Amino acid sequence: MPRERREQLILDVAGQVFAGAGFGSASMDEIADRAGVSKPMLYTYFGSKEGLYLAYIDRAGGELLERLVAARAPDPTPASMLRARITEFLSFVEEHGDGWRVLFQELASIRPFAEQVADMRERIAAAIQRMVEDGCPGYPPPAADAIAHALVGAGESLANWWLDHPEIPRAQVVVWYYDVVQAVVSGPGRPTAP
Amino acid sequence: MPRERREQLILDVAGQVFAGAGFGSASMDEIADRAGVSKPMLYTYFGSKEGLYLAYIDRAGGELLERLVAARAPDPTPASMLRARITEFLSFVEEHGDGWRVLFQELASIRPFAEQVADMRERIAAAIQRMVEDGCPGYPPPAADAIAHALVGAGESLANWWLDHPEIPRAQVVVWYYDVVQAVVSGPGRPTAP
Amino acid sequence: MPRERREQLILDVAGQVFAGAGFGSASMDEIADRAGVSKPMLYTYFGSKEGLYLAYIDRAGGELLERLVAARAPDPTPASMLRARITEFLSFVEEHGDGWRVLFQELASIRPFAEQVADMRERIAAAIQRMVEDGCPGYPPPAADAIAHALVGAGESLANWWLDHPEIPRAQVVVWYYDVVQAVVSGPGRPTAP
Amino acid sequence: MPRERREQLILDVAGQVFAGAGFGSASMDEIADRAGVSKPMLYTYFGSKEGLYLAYIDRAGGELLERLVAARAPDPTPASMLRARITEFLSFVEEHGDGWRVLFQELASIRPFAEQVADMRERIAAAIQRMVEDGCPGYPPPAADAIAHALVGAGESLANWWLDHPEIPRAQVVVWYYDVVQAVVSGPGRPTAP
DNA sequence: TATGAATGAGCATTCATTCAT
DNA sequence: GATGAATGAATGCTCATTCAT
Repeated sequence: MPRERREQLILDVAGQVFAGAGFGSASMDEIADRAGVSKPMLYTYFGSKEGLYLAYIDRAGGELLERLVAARAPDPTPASMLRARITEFLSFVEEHGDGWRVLFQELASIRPFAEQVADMRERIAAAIQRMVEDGCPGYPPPAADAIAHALVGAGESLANWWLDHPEIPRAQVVVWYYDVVQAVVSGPGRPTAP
Repeated sequence: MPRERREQLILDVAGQVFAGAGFGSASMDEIADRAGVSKPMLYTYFGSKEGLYLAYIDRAGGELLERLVAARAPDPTPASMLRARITEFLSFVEEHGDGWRVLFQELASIRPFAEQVADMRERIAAAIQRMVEDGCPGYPPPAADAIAHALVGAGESLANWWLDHPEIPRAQVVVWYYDVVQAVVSGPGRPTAP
Repeated sequence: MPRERREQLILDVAGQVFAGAGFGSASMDEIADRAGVSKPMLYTYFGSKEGLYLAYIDRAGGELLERLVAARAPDPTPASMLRARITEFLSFVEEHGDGWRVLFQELASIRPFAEQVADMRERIAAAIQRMVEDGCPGYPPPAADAIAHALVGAGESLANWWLDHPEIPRAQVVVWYYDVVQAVVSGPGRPTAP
Repeated sequence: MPRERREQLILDVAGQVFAGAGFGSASMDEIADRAGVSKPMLYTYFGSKEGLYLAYIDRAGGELLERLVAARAPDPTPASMLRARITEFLSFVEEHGDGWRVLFQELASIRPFAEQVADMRERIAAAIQRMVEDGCPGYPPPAADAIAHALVGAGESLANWWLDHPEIPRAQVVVWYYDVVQAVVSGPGRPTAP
């Protein structure tokens, strides 16, 4: 099996384990076993437990980012784009529950990773921020940043809620989230600058 | 030192350590050292690492809930109440960053705690949901639930963002969050039933 | 409750625990709990875990010895005496299974107790030896000593077997043991001097 | 060093430690140190402290059984066979004092092992019982069982006594034990059925 | 006298990590 | 490149023991 494919396989398994147990409680032994590789191979490929974790963050976050950026809408109006991106975002959650969990339900503030994880979240937040600004530009910076984060959080939370209510179709969740974002961006109680 | 006070002291320290390292990576040794007590005492008081963690969740979550419920507004209009509760919520984040972090940035999905932590988050979400419905009742249930979670998430995320921007005064963050909630609850793009 | 009575109560409980778990695995906590006294009291009375163990050995062994010595037979023939003593011995096993177990099923050779436990067993063996010699004097010393130990061991083992077959009446076991001793002491294959 | 040899080495050391301190008081640290291996290796090989203990019981008991079964006599008379087996039995005690001690001086009744240790002792007793019945068949079952246990106990005890009197040559002890068994099996006071 | 409260020392166990092969 | 075998260091936890009250 070529190295690239094996790496991907290992990352898949690592995601499951990290999502299920948290970084600290996850064990390299379990990852190696479940991936069907030897432990030294984990180290050859990823250097350390942290390295493996970060590699996973990287892949999951990278894919999410890419999808957000690459989202294509039927027409180029901002509203349409927004809806397309939201759809993309929720598709990612649907397809990669583990990635989502590791990325947003865990170690965001844990010492050794704060930086890198925060960075990844920052970039995702920035992407959403841009997507908000595309919809309605002109916020003063700090408010825009704060509101963007709030909207990201709304998305995260909605996504987590959805993981517990899989019977709701994605389209419905997209609509809800879209409505929330629209309301915030264009609503009468338009956020105030500091 | 009376037992009660020592328990509180230990919980304070445990919060710092859990917030900083995550449950799995936190060590009872470190908690004991930092709290200036012996390890056996931790076990006499809390039974196990899990027991200590849950005791902390309980205290932090309990206090947050209490404050949300007890919030008093200058006048009894829903808008005023909403603002009062948001203020209370953000005060909690300000005063108990650790509690907030442990409660909302970590083990939400980690196996042994899923239930208890999720329960606590659920009750907090329900409290916020009620606070939203007070502001504008009449959503169809699933949408209301989903939107409430989205708003909780917006609040969480805004709170986390604020932890990284302490120079922003609380009042400002209250306004932003209030605006978001108002926009969603009363905005023109009012969420659609499924 | 007077000290003397409490000591006896503690020793009873200690016997149960030691018999059930072995010296090393027994816990002072459990003994204190089960006896309904505080742990410091155990230490006030017996000084240490070893002290408690030895006190128990002492009491159990002492009682067994006393009973062997004090056994009274209907008539003073050696055979009758032997039978009386065997009856006494098996009565002790019947009444004090724990004492028996601690005394003869456990720590005979464990470092810190070798001496004292061995001493107690030695004295019991000597008592049985005397009881054998009464029945048929004149063995040369080393053989007599060895044979006496063998007979003690036969008794121990028979007693242990009996603990697992409580449906057999004591009288029957007495007869068997008596027969064995008689056979050895007076049999044609009378033990040879070295 | 190949695994098999290291396992044997570890078992040797474990035997010394278990024999010297008892199961509960023995420490994995000490075993690892004395065997010159790391503690994790003990766990890789034997799984747990109990696993190590049982492995030792198995090896020691297995060897004793094998020797009893495989004993070869100069001529095939029962008496000769009996003597050969007794010699084998005492050779084992002489060569493997630790095994003997662990097998018969300790945890016979300790909760977690009762079963396995008792089973091993049972099989050894059965072997001796068979060896007795070969010498003189036809006992009624319960008496035969009881008497066989008594004879095993006599052997155990004699063996223990011998451990404390190493100046006595094995041949002499064989004779004594043989005489005892002979006397019991064929003596005039032949055991009575219940 | 009697104990609740406390702990130093040690336990069995597991982990991330590394080398010889 | 790949791994079986190995371990130093730490983990959660418990124990016999003591002291202030």
